[in-house]
Amino acid sequence: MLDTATNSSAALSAAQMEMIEAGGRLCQLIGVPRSVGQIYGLLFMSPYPLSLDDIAERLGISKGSGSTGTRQLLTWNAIRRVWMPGERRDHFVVEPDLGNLIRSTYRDLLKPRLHSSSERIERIADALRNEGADGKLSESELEVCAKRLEMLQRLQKKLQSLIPIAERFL
Amino acid sequence: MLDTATNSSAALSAAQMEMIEAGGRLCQLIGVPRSVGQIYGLLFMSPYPLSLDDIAERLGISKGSGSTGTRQLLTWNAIRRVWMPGERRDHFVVEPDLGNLIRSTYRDLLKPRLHSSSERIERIADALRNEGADGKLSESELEVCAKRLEMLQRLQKKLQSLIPIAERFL
DNA sequence: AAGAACGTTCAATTCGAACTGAATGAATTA
DNA sequence: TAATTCATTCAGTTCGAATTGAACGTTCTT
Repeated sequence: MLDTATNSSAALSAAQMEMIEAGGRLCQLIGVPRSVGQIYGLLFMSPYPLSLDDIAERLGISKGSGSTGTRQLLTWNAIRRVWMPGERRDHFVVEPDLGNLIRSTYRDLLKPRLHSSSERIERIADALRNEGADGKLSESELEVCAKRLEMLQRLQKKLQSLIPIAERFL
Repeated sequence: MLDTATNSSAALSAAQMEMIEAGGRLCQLIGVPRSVGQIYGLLFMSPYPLSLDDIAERLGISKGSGSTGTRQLLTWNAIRRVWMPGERRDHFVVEPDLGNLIRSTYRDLLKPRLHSSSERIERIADALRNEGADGKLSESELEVCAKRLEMLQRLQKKLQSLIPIAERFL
């Protein structure tokens, strides 16, 4: 293929472009680099595996970005490396089951966070009681804050009991 | 109170500082300005309403930031304006029931997004079929992408059915 | 072993969101 | 009505995250 020598076969399909857009926007929304979502979107709509160079070229990003982004996605098990016969470079395919992705996200990010937030609430409650004992706050002032903390604690517990249910459901 | 003339009664309690920290971190995590979470945290641990000046002073942020942040929180019903007798400036208190906050967040942000994402998936599926009809993709290539889109659609529907349940539960 | 082909790293740069603060506008008081 | 007290807006700035691209190390080819 001589005609692909210079910068070649970009040519994204409409479906790919939409998916790249969607992935980018979603990631952007939740505070993940846009390029990460774009890579996922591109691979999601690619019937065959793509190399790092393919990705960088078609998205118009640097190889560095592509490398970082794919690594991120790999750690989340959102994509997989595949070896292609007769090819030296690694290729990537999506793990299209987003349910798994969500479940592992919960396990790795949400769950530990929920736990440490529970500890934090305890710490704040302690601090509050101390200020009360030191007379820095009147009885009624302390009461107000204590009530609020209890609400927070209730919500926290509900979340902790809800999320495992959701996890199984998805 | 003459001694508060210059820049005065900052003096945050330990409980307040922890809560400010927690709110700031949480917001930062989900892509909301840190200052917004800090304002919420401060008010959460304040037994009495605070004015915009109080907030700016105690958090060490500008009045502009405070104004923007409180407005944001007001639109989410996370805080309320209260009028205090003999005071000209508005004061703010938290709406400590975070359950409500979550519910309205779902209604105002998640729900419309889920809907438009559903439309988007349809659009992509259409685009894909068109590329198929134009012969730009082989039958089997098209198949792969179509399968993935179906998975996405299934997940999307599950989410749509799950979230209302969670909404009532919290 | 030399050279080429890849992937990764990291210092420098770019880019955009958040913040500031002066200016503006609205409301209140004298 | 003029002066004062607040809240809001917005143009400019700051700051941090994301991206770049050159340099490096590794693995394959000849």
